[in-house]
Amino acid sequence: MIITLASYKGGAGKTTSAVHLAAYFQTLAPTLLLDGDKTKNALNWSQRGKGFSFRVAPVDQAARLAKNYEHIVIDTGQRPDAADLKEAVDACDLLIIPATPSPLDTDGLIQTVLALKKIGTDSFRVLLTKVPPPPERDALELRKLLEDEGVSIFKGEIPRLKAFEKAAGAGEIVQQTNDRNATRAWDSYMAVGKELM
Amino acid sequence: MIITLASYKGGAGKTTSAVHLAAYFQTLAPTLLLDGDKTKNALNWSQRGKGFSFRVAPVDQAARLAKNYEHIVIDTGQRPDAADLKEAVDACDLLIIPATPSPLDTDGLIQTVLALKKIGTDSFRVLLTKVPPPPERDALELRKLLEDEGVSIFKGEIPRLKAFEKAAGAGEIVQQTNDRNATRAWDSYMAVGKELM
Amino acid sequence: MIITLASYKGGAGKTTSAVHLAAYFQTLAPTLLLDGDKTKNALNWSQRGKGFSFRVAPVDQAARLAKNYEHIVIDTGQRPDAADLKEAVDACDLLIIPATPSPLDTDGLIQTVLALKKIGTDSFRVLLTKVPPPPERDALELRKLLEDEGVSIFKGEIPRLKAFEKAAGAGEIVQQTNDRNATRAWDSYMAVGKELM
Amino acid sequence: MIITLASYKGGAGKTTSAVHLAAYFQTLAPTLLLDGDKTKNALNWSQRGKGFSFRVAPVDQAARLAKNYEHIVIDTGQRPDAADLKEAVDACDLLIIPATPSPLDTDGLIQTVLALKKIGTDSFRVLLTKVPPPPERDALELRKLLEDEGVSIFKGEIPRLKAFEKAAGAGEIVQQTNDRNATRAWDSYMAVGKELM
DNA sequence: TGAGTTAGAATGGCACCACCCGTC
DNA sequence: GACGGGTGGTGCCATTCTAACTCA
Repeated sequence: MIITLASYKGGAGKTTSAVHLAAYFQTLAPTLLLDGDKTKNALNWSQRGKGFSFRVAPVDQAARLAKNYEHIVIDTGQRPDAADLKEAVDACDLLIIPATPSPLDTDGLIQTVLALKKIGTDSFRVLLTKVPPPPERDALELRKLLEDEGVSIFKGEIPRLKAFEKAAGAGEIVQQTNDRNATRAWDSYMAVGKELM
Repeated sequence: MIITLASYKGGAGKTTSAVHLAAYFQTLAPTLLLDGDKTKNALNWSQRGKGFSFRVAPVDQAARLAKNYEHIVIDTGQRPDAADLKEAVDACDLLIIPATPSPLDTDGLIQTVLALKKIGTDSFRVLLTKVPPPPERDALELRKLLEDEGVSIFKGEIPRLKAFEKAAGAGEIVQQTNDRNATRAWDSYMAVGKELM
Repeated sequence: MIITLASYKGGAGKTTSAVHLAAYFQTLAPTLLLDGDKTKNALNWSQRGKGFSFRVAPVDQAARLAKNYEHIVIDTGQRPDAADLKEAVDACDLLIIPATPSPLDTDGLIQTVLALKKIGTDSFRVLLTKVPPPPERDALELRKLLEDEGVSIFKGEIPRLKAFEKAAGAGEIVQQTNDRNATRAWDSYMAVGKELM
Repeated sequence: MIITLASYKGGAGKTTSAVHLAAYFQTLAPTLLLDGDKTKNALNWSQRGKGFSFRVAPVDQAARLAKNYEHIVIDTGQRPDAADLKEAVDACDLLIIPATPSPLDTDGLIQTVLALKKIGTDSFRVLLTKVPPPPERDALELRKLLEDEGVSIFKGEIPRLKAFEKAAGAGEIVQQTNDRNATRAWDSYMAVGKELM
């Protein structure tokens, strides 16, 4: 299975999602994470600690490495344009668009996603990330908005937790991090992974 | 005075900073905000509400409009590369790099900023944004790190407040928003603006 | 069902009524709101926020869109003349005339409505809007006056609440607005909608 | 002096303003109020009671009557279009645009007024009417908005008082009405009249 | 008859509470 | 486990306007 992550907007937790979904797939079968972002955050992350259980490589090495892995997760850059997203969609089985609930970007996100639907692609899903705790309701509203528009969206959502940043800083998967909320953080990505199967 | 905002990473509050700094300058002299981001967030923001006290226009109209304004704020896109930033720096009096304290991006930010210094430019400053409330210390640590490296950084910093998102959603300046923390949010940008004068 | 809103006098809450009745019908079946007012307030309203759950379009697009919708609400302009109203009545199943209780306009409203009855139309109803709180009794008196004249009038009436203006400013339905009286405001239109069925 | 009243939106207190400004001018010199509105509200108002101290006539009689009066106030209809307003402006010394602070109409009002300015006319002023009591701040915000755009606006504003409706219902000037706030209501128009001289 | 008082309603501002997160 | 901070929800208060009532 080939999964691509591309965000409409930067700072939406794209790399974090790529890393943890790769970690989840690795529990099922050999998995490769291809870092296609200019900032090479996924690679840096993996090199900062003791290494991940799965292989991480720059996207250029896709051709060389792909045949050895059952699952491939591609972390690609920010793609604000529907046409850009269409390209990414065509190259994978499923495109995941991580999105933070933020009124500033809601408009653009909706428009882009609808444009994507109009182009004729349905093989993409939105993942709500960095969701603040209740009683904040922006995530709920964004979810409702997308559902009303018929956009596919993961039921699971990723809470805004320091544990993720700790993990990134330490070069670890959030599961391995010393944080009270580590398991909850990991569970949130596990739930998303299970939705994928 | 021409000020450009360019972020190393998306989602750092670049547009929010551009809008509110433009609002601050407008209190001093006629100000123009040029939106150079692909997502045209600043333009959308201004069109969502009753309009701003300052003029907002796409960056293409720079040549036509520039002569009528005392201050110009340019909201440009994400520029992860030091060379990209150098270009932006050369076209303005001061480049402001909004940055969120996040371990994931700290490394890349530092490297980019140091590369910028090595190239020979000093006319840029880092602005810490979306700073979580104490007792979180990531902002303090990032600040110390940058100061130790001799990077210019604003003393003022922008707290992570819902008021900013409310304002963006309503198409307003945060000052005008109905929120408990609206004045504090506005004061944080006022302080940054005063540092600039 | 095709419902037209036309007011004898401007500022009677015609657009507000059109928007909220359309929102009510949308809860029952696909609904289209046609904006036929020169000021295009309904369209602006819908574009100011995140969009409505129902479709809004200029009245010119009626022919193209009508077949896809179960209910159509038409927001037409001010029509002080009985002959003008007659035209509007003939083009729909029911004409709703929103009217504010105001001694200045009572005379003209009564005369117009009676002229309309004399012409031979009964498929219109008056809706009292912007009703001030007790102990003001103008609304009661206007209602009694109209009932005595045999004019059809909605039992439900719309109170004068800031929530409606907030909603209009935010580009939302009043139900979604952050206001203490939002639900009461919405309930008042729900009651009117139920009277219609 | 020839003063015309034209509102961007109905229900803004246009007729009320015309009547009371005519009453004010009558205290200075012989004044004529021309009713050019289709609903003939000003004429009806004057005929409902004992008559006004000034002369009221349909606008068609302008040519016949004008020469006998020092001041003429013209109550014309709703004119949502800047071009319509331009016509009205050219026919008088000053155009007064009564406007109610209402988020729904703010956008349209601003655009119309700015278009009027762009056309090249400066001989018009906005009058805030039906201003709700504090702590509501919409009037303040609309005033600030207009001032920021450089639109001429009366310092005096007309409060939303029942006294005006009582007066209209009784065919009187508000000054003569039996209401606790009658003098305050009258004073508000007196202040506007003094601003005109 | 006229002036002062009272009750009811709506608005905005403020304080308080519960819940959640992060650090110590 | 305690503490500080942000967010949303609820409730209270001051202000204003209207109509009805009371009292001189």
